[in-house]
Amino acid sequence: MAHRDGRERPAAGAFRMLDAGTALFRPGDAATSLFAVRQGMIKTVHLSEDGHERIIAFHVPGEVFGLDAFSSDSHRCEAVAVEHSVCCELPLPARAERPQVQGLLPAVVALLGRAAAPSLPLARGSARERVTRFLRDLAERLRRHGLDGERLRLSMSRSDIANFLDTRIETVSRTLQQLHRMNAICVHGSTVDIIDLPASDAALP
Amino acid sequence: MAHRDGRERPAAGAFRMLDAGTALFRPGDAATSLFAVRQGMIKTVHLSEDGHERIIAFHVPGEVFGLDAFSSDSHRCEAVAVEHSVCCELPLPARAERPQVQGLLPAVVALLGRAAAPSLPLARGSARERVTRFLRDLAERLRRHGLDGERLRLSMSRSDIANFLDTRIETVSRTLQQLHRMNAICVHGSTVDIIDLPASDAALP
DNA sequence: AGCTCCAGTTGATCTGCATCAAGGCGCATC
DNA sequence: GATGCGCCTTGATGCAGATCAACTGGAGCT
Repeated sequence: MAHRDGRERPAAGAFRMLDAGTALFRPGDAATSLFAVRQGMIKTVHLSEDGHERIIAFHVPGEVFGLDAFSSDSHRCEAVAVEHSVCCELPLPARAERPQVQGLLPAVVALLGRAAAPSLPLARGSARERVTRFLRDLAERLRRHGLDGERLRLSMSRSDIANFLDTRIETVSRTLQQLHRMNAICVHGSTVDIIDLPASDAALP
Repeated sequence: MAHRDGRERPAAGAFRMLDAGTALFRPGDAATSLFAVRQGMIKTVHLSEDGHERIIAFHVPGEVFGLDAFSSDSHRCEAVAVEHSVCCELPLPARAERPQVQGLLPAVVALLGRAAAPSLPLARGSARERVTRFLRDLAERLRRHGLDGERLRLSMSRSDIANFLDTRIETVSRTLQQLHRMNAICVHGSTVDIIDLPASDAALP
């Protein structure tokens, strides 16, 4: 049941197939739906007035996103597939029928958990803390949705990770190698096996 | 109409007077209300598992907070008065009467705007960018609620600011002095006059 | 008045990360 | 195959900010 390109209201649960790099919505687009990731990975990106891009979140299968537009009716972020992905569209009632939204909202809020606000900013502390937190967070969210949290496929580019963590690609690369050398993880290309990632990044050489 | 200490449901709009340093709610407390700041300033603080505190936001008069508990029914953050403050309690219906919440929510969401998620993480970029953004953000929110955005009273400690911006008190202090010296602001103690704070912190010596 | 105590400022030094720069490797296209 | 182009890694250098430390000024105390 693929999504049709017309302007009519999409059927609830319609699928959207996205190649890597294609956008699901852009800033200013009317926010008529939420989306659930089924496969792949979606990043949401905030474009600041000065043209700079900041990655807000990477969404894994099972997570819902698109709520950035709740107060304004139009999106403020851009959602882009990091790799080939499949999303499920959850259409919202139009303004006129808004009362129905209210029935939906509690469920949505429950679903979201922390998806709406990446409530624990990952871009804090040292580079190693950031990378560690990033990996642990990703693993935890994968596990929460029944996926493997031991072997991660970092399908986003190093540059995306660096942007997300407010650091540089070189630093991301070096930090991953460093964690590899200390046997906390095992990096091969875009795959990372988590071996023994310290919970709190306190006592390490 | 002061708040009474009993366990009965508070009247809608009951006031809470808070001395500096006293908590309005703590992590784990049942979330029976939202709060609106009427006077003073409230900080919300997240306590991580390893005992470290991270300040999430400083709320100015007119802002609503306490939404951190929406999915869980109990607070995950702590709300503490930074100075002597007055809050207005907005009781939420109990679970059983939840349908009513749904009528409330759209209004709440509209009210909140960006209050729920400090959606633009301030702890990004260089120290001067952080401090500049912090001041501009505070000024804008004060203005939005009809208060003076030119003269700021930083009633929180330098240490709170540093925590919030993920840096050190010495750096906050130096950066404020630096901005003072370049005539962007005028610092006298806890009062800061905004003179000509650069919008984008690009071209500065 | 003395006194301590705490918040803030300022100075000196050290270090982690940004920056600049040079390969390495996979994957296209010719 | 050769060539070019991204993406990643690795090395060398410099600087912003963390850290350590000393000093100041105000509030509260006896």
